Amino acid sequence: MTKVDKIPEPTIKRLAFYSRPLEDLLESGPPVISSEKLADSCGVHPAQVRKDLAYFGEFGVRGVGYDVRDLLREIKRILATDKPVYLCIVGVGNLGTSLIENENFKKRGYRFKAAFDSDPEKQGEKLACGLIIEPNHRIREVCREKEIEIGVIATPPRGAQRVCDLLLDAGVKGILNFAPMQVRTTGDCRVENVDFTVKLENLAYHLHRLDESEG
Amino acid sequence: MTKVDKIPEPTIKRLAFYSRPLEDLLESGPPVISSEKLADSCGVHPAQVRKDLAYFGEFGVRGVGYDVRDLLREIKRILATDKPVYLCIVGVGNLGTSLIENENFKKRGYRFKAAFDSDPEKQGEKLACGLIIEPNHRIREVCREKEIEIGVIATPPRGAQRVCDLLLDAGVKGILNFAPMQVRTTGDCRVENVDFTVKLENLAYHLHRLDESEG
DNA sequence: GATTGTGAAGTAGTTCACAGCT
DNA sequence: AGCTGTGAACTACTTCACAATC
Repeated sequence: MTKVDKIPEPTIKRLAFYSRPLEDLLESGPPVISSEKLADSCGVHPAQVRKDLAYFGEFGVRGVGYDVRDLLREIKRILATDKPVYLCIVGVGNLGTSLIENENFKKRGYRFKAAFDSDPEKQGEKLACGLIIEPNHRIREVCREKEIEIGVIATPPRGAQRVCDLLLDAGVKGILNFAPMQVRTTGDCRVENVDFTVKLENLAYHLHRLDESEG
Repeated sequence: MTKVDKIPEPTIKRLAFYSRPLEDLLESGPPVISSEKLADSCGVHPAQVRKDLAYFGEFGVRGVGYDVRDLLREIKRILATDKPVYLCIVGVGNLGTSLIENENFKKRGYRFKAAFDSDPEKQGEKLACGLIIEPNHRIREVCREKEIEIGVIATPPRGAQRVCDLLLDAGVKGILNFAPMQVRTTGDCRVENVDFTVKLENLAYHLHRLDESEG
């Protein structure tokens, strides 16, 4: 079915992108969409959409377009979001709490199965979602027991590497890191960083550039 | 000083990256760092560090390395984060609140000067930081009055485009969008998207791939 | 006639490898 | 001797353009 050899990293990112408008269309919209329309909704080039999808098979019909329902199902299958994924969070501050409550996580089948914090004050506290905050030294045991695949780091930067090491030891296969620093992992655990300030710095740079080019 | 013509987008992102370990080093570390060491801390290639920096001038000393203090100052100047940047937030839910309280924003000089929410229940409420939540229809007036340059969207996806339009109308030059959808802007406003679920989907994809390559 | 799927062409970003400086 | 700065080589990604299909 696939001519998969090596899929470009940006392609994976865009697949997730494509799924957003497709979900909307599924509820209320025509059952078929062209690469041009889909590209438009996502701010990419139509040929890009076609090429991205073609890495994984022939999902479209020439002269017609892509069936919205089928395409969405395929994308979810590819991204392995067709079944629930178990997460844990480390660091239950403002950010951590907002992630646990996050509707988009819930909607897409990401389930927080455990929450940890190094602050003894917080340990034992029961969250709105029903989880009880556990101490960090329980990470290994709990993650293994609950078959947690992905750990989310929402601690201050200082503690991030230690938490990362604990998660690695617990056998998680992926880490979503919100701390503004690079954490080091072994080969069989992948890290994605979400650093808001990098994005802001990017904006600040371009704001400044715009000023310059006007002057 | 610069041979600036067109700076690659990834270079800007990495500059923000480089500044993290430099800040740490400034407090407690040798006053000089080599491209190799810096690259190591950030998980990039040493030649990449040198090339990135060289776009903006000759900051290093051959045979020696880069002066930590000077380099950090230069990077901050380039990213225009050497002076405070004024932000507003729209959508004061869990996520919005955690962003307003975020230490890393504060530390880097990003200042929230206004907060808006479409929920009448919340309007008038006073936040921990002292800001009072205002209704969305005040965005234009308040942003202009307070000279807000960047708007942060932390609403559910449904309302995001409307909020974006209000921010454009208010004359903001940059938007940091946390809603999981593409918002449309005009040419003189830049958008950066922070979509956590895209990152998770990325992880999920690769988790799955690892399984496959083992089998 | 419309729209996909794809090789080929084009563009952007990364790494090499070494001259040049301290 | 050590490390930067940089043209050249390489690699990755995007877009074009058109044959294939409905």
